[in-house]
Amino acid sequence: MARERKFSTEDLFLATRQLLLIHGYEGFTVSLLADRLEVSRGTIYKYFENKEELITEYMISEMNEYLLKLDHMKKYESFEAQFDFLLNLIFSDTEITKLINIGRQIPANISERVAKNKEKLEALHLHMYDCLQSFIDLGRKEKKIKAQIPDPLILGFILHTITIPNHANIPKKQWIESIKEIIKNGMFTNN
Amino acid sequence: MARERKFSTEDLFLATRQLLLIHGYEGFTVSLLADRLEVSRGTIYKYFENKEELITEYMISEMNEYLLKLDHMKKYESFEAQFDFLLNLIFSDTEITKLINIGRQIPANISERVAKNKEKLEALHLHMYDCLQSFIDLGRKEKKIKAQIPDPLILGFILHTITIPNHANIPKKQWIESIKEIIKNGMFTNN
DNA sequence: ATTTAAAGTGACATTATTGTTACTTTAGAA
DNA sequence: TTCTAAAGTAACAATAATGTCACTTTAAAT
Repeated sequence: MARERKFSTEDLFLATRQLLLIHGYEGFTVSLLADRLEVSRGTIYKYFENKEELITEYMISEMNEYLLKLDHMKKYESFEAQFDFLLNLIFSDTEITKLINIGRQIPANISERVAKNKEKLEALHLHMYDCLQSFIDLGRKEKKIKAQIPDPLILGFILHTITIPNHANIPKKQWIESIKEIIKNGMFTNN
Repeated sequence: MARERKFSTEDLFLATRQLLLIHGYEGFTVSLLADRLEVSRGTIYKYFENKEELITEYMISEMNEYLLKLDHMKKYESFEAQFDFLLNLIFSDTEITKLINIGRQIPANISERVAKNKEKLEALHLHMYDCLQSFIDLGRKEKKIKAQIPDPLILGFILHTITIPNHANIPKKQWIESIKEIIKNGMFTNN
């Protein structure tokens, strides 16, 4: 007994993602979104009271999807295998870090629903760090990681390699291999 | 024969910087700026026709100041000395990269003056890369940098270490020393 | 003291964004 | 076929940001 929707949740979330990457959180407007989906603004407001609800809900879906992939890491037994898996995962979606940061900018005091969504996001974020902490713990146990380097830097360093812009368009494979090499053994020669 | 100004250019640029870091380019408004400087919006418009002119002019001043410091790098003769200098410079102002990226987002088609400012910024940016390229060339000449790692990655890697968030508040000295160690020799042990 | 001109203000018109609502459309159930 | 309810629209009021301008303030020069 219902009319057919003009866009799927997938369409909605894809458009949201694209606009967030182009304009950031503060530049994101419901008009831009409605235009992109070729519906009226009113339609968007049927589903979300404000853009913050939409964005946080989109972010939760994005994080869930990402964590599902990240969870596969524990299937690898050695630290080196997990390291390879992690870097390949990171480079399979280079925009996710930017999106996660945008998600964290959203103020919680907009509405009940936004506050709840932000809590959920925080929990997912913690879960992500749990996964990554086990990875580091394994590296420490196998004595593969230099003892003097603090945990947060290990993680931050690895995760932030995706934000290095490849303006010169170095082929992806060479780019990733070089990054792995630097993380593992540095960029200096050994003499 | 003139009335005293309520704010100096320094005040203006500092407020601009702070607001850009908090709200980003799209979230920056003339009202916010006027409030922070405790003047009316009209006053700001006496000096700049729009926020883009202000932001680009602020960015030019910021870049000039930064390049002045960067130019001291060439006084150091060895690659390793230049490397140390560069990392200390980078970590003396961790927000500059974020600001430079914000500056690059501003559309040039707002007005003549904005377009000209953006050109100037582009030139300054190129000059920065020239300085950094000489640094890399020296490293290659001294055979200190692994041959297989492409130039843009060397630069990107070093510059992006400042964006790694130090949430755990590791003491600055230890943080920087660890970063230098990873860049030079990696985070893996040598066995 | 008067004049001058830069500095600053506050009010106005304009435009953009938000959020709401009465109304229309449409696919399927009765 | 007609009724229903979800889906969508378009118009409205409210708020916020923009850019302009006639006017006021003020410090220094005459």
